[in-house]
Amino acid sequence: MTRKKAALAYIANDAARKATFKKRKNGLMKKVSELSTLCGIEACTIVYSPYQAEPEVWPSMLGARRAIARFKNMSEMDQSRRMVNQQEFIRQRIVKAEEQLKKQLRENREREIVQVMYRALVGEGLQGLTITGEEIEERIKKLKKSAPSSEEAASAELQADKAAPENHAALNDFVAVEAVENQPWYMDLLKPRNEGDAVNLDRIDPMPSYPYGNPTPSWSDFYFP
Amino acid sequence: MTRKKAALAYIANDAARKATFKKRKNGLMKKVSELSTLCGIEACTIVYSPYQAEPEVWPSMLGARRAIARFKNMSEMDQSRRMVNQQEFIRQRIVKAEEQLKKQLRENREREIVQVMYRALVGEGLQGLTITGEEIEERIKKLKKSAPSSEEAASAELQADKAAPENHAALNDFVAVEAVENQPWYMDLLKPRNEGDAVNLDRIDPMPSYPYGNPTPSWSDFYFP
DNA sequence: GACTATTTATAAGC
DNA sequence: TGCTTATAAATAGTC
Repeated sequence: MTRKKAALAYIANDAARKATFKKRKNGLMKKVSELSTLCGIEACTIVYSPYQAEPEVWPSMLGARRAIARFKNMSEMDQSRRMVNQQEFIRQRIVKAEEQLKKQLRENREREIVQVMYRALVGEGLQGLTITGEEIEERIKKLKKSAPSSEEAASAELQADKAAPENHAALNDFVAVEAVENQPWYMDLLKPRNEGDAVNLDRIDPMPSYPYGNPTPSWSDFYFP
Repeated sequence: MTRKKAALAYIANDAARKATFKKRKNGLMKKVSELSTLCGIEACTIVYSPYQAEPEVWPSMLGARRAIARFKNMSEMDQSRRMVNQQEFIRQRIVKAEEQLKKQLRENREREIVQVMYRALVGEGLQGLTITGEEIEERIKKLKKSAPSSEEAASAELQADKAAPENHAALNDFVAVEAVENQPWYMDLLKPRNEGDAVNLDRIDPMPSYPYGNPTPSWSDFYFP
């Protein structure tokens, strides 16, 4: 997850998969031991690697053993209750993701409005856009309410993607405005609107079916004879 | 690890510890399932939480069970060989960290040189500094070799902390230089030299005693009867 | 539980 | 295989 976004799916390329495995296994083990240290708990991770005969077990087998023993001793009822909890957890996750989606759509709408207004300012046509006059009016009202001058506020908002809100004040400084304009910050706005928005939307799991990632385990996995 | 650096040690404050536990457990579980998905392997994490009666086991018990069974079946010899590997691994880690330290010290020296030269340029005194004339000469030689003009190159180098090497070319552009100068990039140089360097040095583990974090497990932990 | 400022983890590239 | 670097993710401190 860095030079590119990297989908959360099985890596087909053998070399790449192996490289990722090594990196991530190390990262994972580090995380386990950190959790263990920070919170004074027993935890362990077991990785059944195809690259090594023995499974990787970290940081301690003792914790794992105790935990497993404990799980084994749970009554059938407790175990099934646990499964129910799992389902509920997943439902919560879906709800949360949906809320996030809504929020995102709202934000995108905001950006579209700003974009339309910008296009109007620079004299471009407004074909193919679906923003209503009403929405523009609303935006203008907001600008009037909060801005030192309309223009500066608009600049500040157009910058919102990159600059933290705290930086808006700096735009009153001529020097800062200069710097901003020297980097064509409006480039994004002149593009059809994609990348930035798309990236943000990608972050929303369209159908989050599993709380901790992709591989949906069958419920039977939680049964431990 | 974010608003502050946060030491890797048991969190005394109960509330803070619990909060961290929740966050990190979730993060950990996510990592496990990602590793599992990306590399098509079986893995599992077991967290023996004081906040919940049942241990948290993710994503699947089956993988854990298989891995543990396998480990149990290893011969005594295999198990002890594994322990030896662990020790070797740790040694490697120490070597690596020491190399990193050396590199860091070298880089700091470079910065000091640049700093001295800058002070000379702005007419400040050179008291209390330990850079030799020889080092300065060396630096000037480098500048002459690679720079379009000494001044620009010096600026570029002073910026090195923040800007990627690829950006140096941009400094030939008047506009870019303007922007840089408008943000007082030399502020750091006017400070006694601490923060930046200190932060970098902090990253080096003075005595990395354990490959994946702090809690050094006793070797007996790797024995699983 | 949500929100940022930062620190970490890492995918690509060499 | 390992190191470097640009980015994505995780998360400590706060409210």
